[in-house]
Amino acid sequence: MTPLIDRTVAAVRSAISGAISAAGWSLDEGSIVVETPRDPSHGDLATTAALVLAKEVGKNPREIAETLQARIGESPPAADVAPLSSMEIAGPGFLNFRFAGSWLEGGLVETLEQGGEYGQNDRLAGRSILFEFISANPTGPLNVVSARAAAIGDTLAALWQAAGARAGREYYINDAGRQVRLLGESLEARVLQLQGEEAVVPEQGYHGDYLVEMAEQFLSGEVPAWWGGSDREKRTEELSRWATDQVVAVQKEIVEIFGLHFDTWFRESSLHESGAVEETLEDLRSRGHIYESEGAVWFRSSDFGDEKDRVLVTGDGRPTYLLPDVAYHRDKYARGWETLIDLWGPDHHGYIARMSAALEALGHDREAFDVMIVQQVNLLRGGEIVKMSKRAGRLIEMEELLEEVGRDATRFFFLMRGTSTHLDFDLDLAVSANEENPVYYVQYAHARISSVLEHARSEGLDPDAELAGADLTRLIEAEERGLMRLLVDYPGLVADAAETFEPHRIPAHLRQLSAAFHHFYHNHRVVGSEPAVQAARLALCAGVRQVLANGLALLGVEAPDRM
RNA sequence: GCGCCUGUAGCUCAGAUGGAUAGAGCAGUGGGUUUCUAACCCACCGGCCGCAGGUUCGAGUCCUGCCAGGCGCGCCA
Repeated sequence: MTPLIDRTVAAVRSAISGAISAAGWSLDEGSIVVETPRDPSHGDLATTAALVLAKEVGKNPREIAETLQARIGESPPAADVAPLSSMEIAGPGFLNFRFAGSWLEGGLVETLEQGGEYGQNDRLAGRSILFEFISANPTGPLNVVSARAAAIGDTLAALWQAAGARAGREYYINDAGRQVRLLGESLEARVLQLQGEEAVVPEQGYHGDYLVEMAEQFLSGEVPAWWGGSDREKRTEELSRWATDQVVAVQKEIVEIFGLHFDTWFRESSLHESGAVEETLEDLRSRGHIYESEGAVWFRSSDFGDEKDRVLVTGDGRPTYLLPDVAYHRDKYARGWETLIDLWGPDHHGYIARMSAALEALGHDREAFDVMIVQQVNLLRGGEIVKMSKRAGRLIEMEELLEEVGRDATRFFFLMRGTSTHLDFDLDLAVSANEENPVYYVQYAHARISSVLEHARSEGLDPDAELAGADLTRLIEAEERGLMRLLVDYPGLVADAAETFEPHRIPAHLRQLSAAFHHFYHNHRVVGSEPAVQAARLALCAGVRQVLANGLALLGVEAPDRM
């Protein structure tokens, strides 16, 4: 469904467009800005059209605004979606629009009617988009950057779904590279050590304690026959596979604890087994983007904007990381996804150009693939940065973070910030000071409203019946109109957040809505006010509660009735 | 050297396709509801939007250069 705010803006824009033509001027509809003024006293919507037209027309913007105002007055926007009550010219030449009360009230009615679906919209209907995120190497526990990516990827997918798109969540398991072998060798050393033999973890291997635990686990179960066999090579290979499966299983567990569900866990090894890697190479070759030099197979990525060409198959015949990764993305398209979005860590940004190049070389639009870099996270404890290093074995894991901070606060905290900002996560603050964390502020507003509705019930009122018969024109206070406006804006905001890949707009809006509610609550009684007003206010409360719940659901955060 | 990200209040960050007096939380100071949850509300304090140019009627936002911090630049993954 098209959100009320979108329908309203469209109607106003088209009225402005008509007025411009009627006046004998021209401005393409796309550059007619219709926006919500920051200051509510400037009206419900405003346009800068007169300011933009000033130069071309060669007149004072205020004069132009006057003409537009007159023309719009002659043929106003559709009254059902934009019931204009007044227009005024302000400042250097803004034209401000004000709507009749029925407009805001309509928004509240939509909220209550649509309930849990309010916010869903059709802005991105027909699009199909696959989000791939976390995709950590299956060699160790998930770290905090993974947690950040998890929160962002999950919510982005939810936002796109809410905006009408088909959106998927996918996790890529790099279970075929050299790092898997190293993991096996590292674990092998740990197991041997436990058995009292001399063994060293390879220098390039994984030194974390988790492998000691895994070694204990390996020995505590039924030890497979291949472990005692004479085939050393087989032993390492089997153990590598066993270890990878273990790590992936643990990663799956953590992700589930985080409340995140992937549609697909995709194994790199499946690409090698199915021949997709070879096929991809042949595909590129047949398109003329491959050459051989110094014994290696190269991809002419510099033809597609990369700074230099890249090796796909090394001199000794092994594919580099790039080739299976290209095969993987090729496979995503083959499975019917139109747009691919990857969330990568900051250390991979140098890799973007070659991947885009490869996908373009395979005939896909440049716009059909994009990478969001999820910037690093500094964990602070006692004001000091806690270092994370997979290799060194001292690491802050996603699991630890969830235990310490909790799922709701972790998700909210990560989603509050822009994705591309480096961020400091103060553990002491997040853990100790409840009131410091804005997630409680929003949850508290939700709980408070629940409590109000509960109180109404205890007073013998039936909120549902009250809502149905409520006369919303009784909502006349500034706080009430402000809340209603935030409800009206919500669906458009969901669409914007999806379209711009900026999930942090949702928490920002929820905080604003919560603040507006707390303010309202402080100044006005709900239960116990004049019956007609009481009914209307109960409806408003229910609407605000609904939007808070819907917004928190997009973030994967609980909306408690009691705190 | 090249590339990416960041630079806004003491701290952590918003600032919506460039718009009207640059916002919030925390910290600090001082207040508030005998009534539906004080995890709340209100006021005050606090700004050369890193620096310098440019585009524009208008720039925190766009362009150029510089400064500072972070990260990345393998026939590694």
